[in-house]
Amino acid sequence: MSAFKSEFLHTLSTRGFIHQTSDDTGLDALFARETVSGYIGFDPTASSLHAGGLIQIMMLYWMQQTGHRPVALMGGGTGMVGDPSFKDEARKLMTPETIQSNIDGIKQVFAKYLTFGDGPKDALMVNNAEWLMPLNYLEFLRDVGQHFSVNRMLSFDSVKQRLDREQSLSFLEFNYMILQAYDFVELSKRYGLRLQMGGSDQWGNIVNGIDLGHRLGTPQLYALTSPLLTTSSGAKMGKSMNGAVWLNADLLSPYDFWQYWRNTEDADVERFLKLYTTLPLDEIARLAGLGGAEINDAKKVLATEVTALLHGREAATEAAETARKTFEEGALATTLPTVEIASAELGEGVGILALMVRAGLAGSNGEARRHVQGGAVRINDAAISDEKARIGTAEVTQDGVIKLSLGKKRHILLRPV
RNA sequence: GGAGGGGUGCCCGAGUGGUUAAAGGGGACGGACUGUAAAUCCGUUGGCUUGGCCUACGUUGGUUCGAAUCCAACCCCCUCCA
Repeated sequence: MSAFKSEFLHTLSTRGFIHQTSDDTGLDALFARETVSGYIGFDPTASSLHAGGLIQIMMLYWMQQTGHRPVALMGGGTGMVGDPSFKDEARKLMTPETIQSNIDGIKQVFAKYLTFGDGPKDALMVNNAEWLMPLNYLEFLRDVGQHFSVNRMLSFDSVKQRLDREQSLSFLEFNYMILQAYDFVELSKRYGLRLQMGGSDQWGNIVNGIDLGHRLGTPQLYALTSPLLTTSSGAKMGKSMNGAVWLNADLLSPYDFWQYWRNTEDADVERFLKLYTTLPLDEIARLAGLGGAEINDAKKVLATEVTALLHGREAATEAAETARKTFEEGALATTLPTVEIASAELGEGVGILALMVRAGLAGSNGEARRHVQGGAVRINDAAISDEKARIGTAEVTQDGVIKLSLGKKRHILLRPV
């Protein structure tokens, strides 16, 4: 592998980030020669990015670490349209308010990985709403639209399945790739960007930007895509017990985030260490070499390192310690995710079903009931079999909390206030 | 504009008058086994004051003792023709 001479591409390549590039040699030469600015676009489809987006952030991270300038593009403009690439059907249109609040939610996470500023190697955050919103339709059609062949656009894999499945692709969505192409050119003009990165599903969109650049006279632009992430058993990355693996701490606690990585499949450990941590490769090789049950140590390192990057070293070690107490000692870790409950309410006793729902361990009383019937629910490690059980102050332990568990892995502390 | 096909639960997909809260599969969750893994096996998978109601098969009405299933109108999608 890695015939790359530039540090950036060499690093990405050896760590498994590269699915394909538009021109290995040209891009390598560019990175070896000068400080390169490259970007990745993030559409504000939710108020937080999730684990699937982490790989993109890591690419920006390595860009900065190897002496180049990463740019995070917020899709405030493209979010108005919605990317149809590899989607079965159109998403609901988001209101400008939603888009803005999603951007506000997403933004914060980048500062954990990148150093922003005005220097030549400082990261930059820009919003394509800046140039997309003021566009004049007719001017845009004449300046940009004339360079796009519908025949060619229809031939991209990203929309093919949609067409093959006989699902409608609206004109609105069809314009997404044109806007993204235009972004690339605009960023090239404004900030001298030469490279756009993204998941492999973005290939078609990126290449369109390169082509548009040719026609509009930008310097040669490049594409670099990362592999689409699935676990070894084929599941999509970023989904787990509690739903999506959000990066924002208010949506997923550092402890739960840590747990997600701790439960990585054996076969994914090495790949994930390379992609999601910054540990040196020889150290990763050592960890990946651990056999049998020892691979659990590698998973702990993985979890702690990934969590440390996102939530800070302190939160990561605390999560690791919480897990150690809970799983290895079987002790009560008072640092487990906590839900507060009014003392007065607890005094009267609260039904176990309602409690499950309150703690977020069940979506409805019915679901909670099934869990109780299935023997999955425990209070302070004692199984609850009566769905009518009432939990009150008697259950509060010496630590001043009640430990509510669903299954072996999901624990919530109820803290009277 | 014309002709035909189609819209089912988180997803795919069966069902063409009652025994259908709706087969089957996937996913998800729980249990067993393990190593907080995978694979495998078992169970669960609309809501509620849980055994009786409520809400559900694009929308709204209608026929019927009874409709996802029949009828009408409307909305949306697909294909071919113009």
